[in-house]
Amino acid sequence: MAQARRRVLPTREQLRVWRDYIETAEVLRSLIGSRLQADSGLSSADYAVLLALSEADGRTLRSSELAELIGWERSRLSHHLGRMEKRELIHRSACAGDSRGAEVALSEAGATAFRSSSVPHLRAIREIFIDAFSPEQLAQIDTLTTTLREHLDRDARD
Amino acid sequence: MAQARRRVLPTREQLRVWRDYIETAEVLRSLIGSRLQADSGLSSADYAVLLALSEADGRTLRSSELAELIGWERSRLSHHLGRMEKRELIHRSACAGDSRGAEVALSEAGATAFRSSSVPHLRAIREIFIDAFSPEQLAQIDTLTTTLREHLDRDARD
DNA sequence: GTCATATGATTGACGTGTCAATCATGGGAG
DNA sequence: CTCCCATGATTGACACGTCAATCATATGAC
Repeated sequence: MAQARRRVLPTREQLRVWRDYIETAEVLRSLIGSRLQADSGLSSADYAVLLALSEADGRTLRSSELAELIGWERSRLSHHLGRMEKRELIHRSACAGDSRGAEVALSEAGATAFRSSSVPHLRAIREIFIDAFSPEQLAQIDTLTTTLREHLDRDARD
Repeated sequence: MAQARRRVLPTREQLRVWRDYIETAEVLRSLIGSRLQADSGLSSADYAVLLALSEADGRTLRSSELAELIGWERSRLSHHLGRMEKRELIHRSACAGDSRGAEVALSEAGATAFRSSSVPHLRAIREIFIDAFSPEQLAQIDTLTTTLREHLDRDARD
């Protein structure tokens, strides 16, 4: 028997699942983001930067290390740090030992903002995401996400 | 026996699942988006607009109907239509019957761009998303997404 | 008919993200 | 030592999204 030719295009049903998935993730991102904004005046991007810095030695990181830690492109980080510096959440200084580098440090204001945002943010994640599922369902999410992530990594490599 | 006090903050493990979920969805969105851009010069936003218009009667919609169909805020749509009009993918005209309104019509160039983008885009969705899963897994995704979506809708209402 | 308000749509300001170009310094080959 | 190139970081141009303000037309109350 001839092997069935591989279906090239998704079925209507598969497409619906795709759209639901991507739209729901988007709604989720936006809900969590506006909660964070309302609770503390920080964006999710701000939060990621502040979290990484607040866990760092001396609350300071090389710009490139920070980018690596939070998985951002250099230029994105550079733009965002500019905006955060204007708001005095962080400050940048020359890097001892490598004059090309920049050191990014958490400011007092930044540390305070992060501290006061953290608990409400985590609570929002629980309410909005975690509470939607039973423990078994959350485990399923985990498995499926991992499966997808591995597929994507494989896909992105070529 | 006293009822267990409800856990306020997510556990480390729950937080990891959350982060994996949201980051993976983001990677996915970005991969599909750049494939579409590379294949056809359209963004995902362009694609949504062109899809709705190409399915509409006379390839034309009221601006407000279009916004409703694709679930966008009016102002977002207005800005985006401005950009698409500059690229001549669509054109806008006064609306017969209600002088406040605007009619948005697919241009020839827009129709052509959409046609040539469609198959590669659907193929990308299959390769990047659908192919990651077995049919059973895809059904699980569907169930979990629906569960989450209902939770979010409930949550957003108050 | 006139006025208040609702509706359809656009605009401006601003935060955000990407890409390509740029700039300065570091560091090895010769 | 000099030259070349790799590396760290920034910049500018532009696409995109949100919010609040605005503008014109429609419509119902009177």
